[in-house]
Amino acid sequence: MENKGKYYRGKYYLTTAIAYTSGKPHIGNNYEVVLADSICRFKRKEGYEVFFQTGTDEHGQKIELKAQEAGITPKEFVDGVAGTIRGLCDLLNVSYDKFIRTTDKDHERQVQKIFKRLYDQGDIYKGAYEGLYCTPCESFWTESQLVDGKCPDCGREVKPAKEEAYFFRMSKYADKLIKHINEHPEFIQPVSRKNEMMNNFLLPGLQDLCVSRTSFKWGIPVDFDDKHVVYVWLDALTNYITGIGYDAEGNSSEQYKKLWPADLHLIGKDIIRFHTIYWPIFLMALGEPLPKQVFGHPWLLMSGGKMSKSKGNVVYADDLVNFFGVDAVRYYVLHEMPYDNDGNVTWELIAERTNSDLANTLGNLVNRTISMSNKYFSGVVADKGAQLTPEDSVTDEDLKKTVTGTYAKVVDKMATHRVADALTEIFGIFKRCNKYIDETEPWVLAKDETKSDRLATVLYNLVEGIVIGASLLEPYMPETAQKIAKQLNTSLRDFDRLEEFGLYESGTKVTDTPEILFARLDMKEVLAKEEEIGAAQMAFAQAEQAGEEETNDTNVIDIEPKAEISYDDFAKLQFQVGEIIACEAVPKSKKLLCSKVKIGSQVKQIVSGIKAHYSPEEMVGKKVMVLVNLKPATLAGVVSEGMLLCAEDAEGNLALMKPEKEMPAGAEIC
RNA sequence: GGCGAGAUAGCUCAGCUGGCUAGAGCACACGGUUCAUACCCGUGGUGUCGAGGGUUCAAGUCCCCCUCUCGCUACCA
Repeated sequence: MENKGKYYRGKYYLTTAIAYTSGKPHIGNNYEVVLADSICRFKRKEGYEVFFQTGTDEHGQKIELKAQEAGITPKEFVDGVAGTIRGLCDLLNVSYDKFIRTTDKDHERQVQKIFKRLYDQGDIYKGAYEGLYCTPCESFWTESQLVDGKCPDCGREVKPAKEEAYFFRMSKYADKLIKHINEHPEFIQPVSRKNEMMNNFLLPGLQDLCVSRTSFKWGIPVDFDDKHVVYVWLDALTNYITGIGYDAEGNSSEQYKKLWPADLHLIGKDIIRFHTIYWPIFLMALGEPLPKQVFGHPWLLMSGGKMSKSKGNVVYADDLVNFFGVDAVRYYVLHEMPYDNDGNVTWELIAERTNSDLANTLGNLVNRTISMSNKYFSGVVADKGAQLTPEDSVTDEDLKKTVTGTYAKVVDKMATHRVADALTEIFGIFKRCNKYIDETEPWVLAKDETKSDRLATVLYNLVEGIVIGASLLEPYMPETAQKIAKQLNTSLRDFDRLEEFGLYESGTKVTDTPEILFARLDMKEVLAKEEEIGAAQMAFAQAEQAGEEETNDTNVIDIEPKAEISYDDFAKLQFQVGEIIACEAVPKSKKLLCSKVKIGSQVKQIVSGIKAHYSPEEMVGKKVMVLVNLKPATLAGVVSEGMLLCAEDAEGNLALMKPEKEMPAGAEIC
């Protein structure tokens, strides 16, 4: 037995990011779970006891608003979306062991316990930023960052903030985290991300993090102060431990004790900061070990500009699977797996890959091999031990070397999560097999009675090569691998038997009705289908928008309330109508416009961060609301002597405030 | 503005500590073949290795500078 079968290599706990349930995810979001799935399936075949957790992140203001728009409760809303997301995982054949939802009762209870514990032990404290908060800059500063005891940005006094909120003492653990990151170079992958985190956050000094909200309700309440809900990231990140039975009071499950720390957190590059700074610090505060590795993968993007339903260019996994089949979609996203750079996905690109790699190289190989076996030997594949000529011997040995040497290469690629490269290695087997057919010319051998045994060996070698290739392919394309094994009337090999050639049972009869694994696709049909789906999307988006306009009055925004002020406080502010007489972009800035504003008989220069919403040309001539007596400040090297007032929506769109009737420049607003 | 990454064949990209006529896959063209899903096998690129300087016997590979793209971050009075 010792030379056969699986052997235990230890546990392997992998998590993906949990998907935010604000709407149906597109293929660029689903890509991550497929990647995770291929790694997990691979690890299982390597002999690891794998636990694969994914799920949904279901709290937050955005969801509260979406539910309100839809006229249902937040819970009803997330139940629907979470169901969709889980359905997509299943559709993509993702072999997760646990699908956690942050609305699961046991998760919610643990988050409350964790919050309480961190509060009790002093890591979380209630709203005291004395001397460390610069209100105008809306920034927190650590002692070390202050310049002469003042805000390093604007040089003004820093002072306590008035809103009540809970904060996490990040700085307390910063040094420990820096040390950990430096001593564990594999912790943040790829390494370029490590430098970003160090240079931008850790080395300048960590700010304390606000970990509660009072501006909305859809979250986990702080159980000892229920005006507050727990910050969504503290809520979401803890899923990695609550999902496997962590208990903040010391009664964690056996499963937790076995699985934690996680071996790999697989996440998108946009949330690396939360996983490599905040999450490790939360864990340190709880006294738990840190995950072994956080891998921030790049994105799979839809080309053709920013995607949106109104443009009809959103690519959804279910549309793709219905058209191409689950394994073609898996193959595409895994083969395109962006490692350092973002990758692209379009219907046309998937069709190209499917035709060249799946239909031509793989599908056709299996099909032609089975056809020949049927044609020449009634489907019976047997190695009859033919005498080999020296040339045949060389040819066969070369084939075997390629086939049996691939396993080690694949393992090597997978050790660093280079899934795309691993797939390329596996397809090297199929390419080599196709070449072998050309070298041995079975149709020529078939014409010579005396070459019958040689022909049998050739076909046996091909089948053996295909079985080994299919076995390696299983983690990435499980359905296809099984189909191949079935057509060859055998089973897929364990990973510890992939360096041996000749295990296919001689004399096995293959199927006499080979099924086409991947049909070649006609590009015209592919593009027609894509267009059809795009048109449906646009129609849907239009209908949705029309519906939204009707219920527009429910589309409101709540922001964090500020402390009450006296009339005297208000009277200190001087507002006037200003006419913009000239405007230009501030050269060294991405967001700033510099305007000359006529206010009465004087002209002020005002800098505003509205370049994304207004062009300099359209600014000119507008009469707008100006806060006039604000202390001048320098922005991007340009002096600004006031403030143009804007309204801002939830997406950050800005609209200038204009008098409702014609007013002269300088008119007081009071 | 700060920090960082990148600019190599039509497309996507490899090219480590400098060394022979700069590579792979896809696409394209031609040739071969016919078992197979018009498939497979073979052959084919005169690519200013972003621009310009420099170091060296020798630079895509090191140094300087410039241009452009991208990422993280700051600014948004």
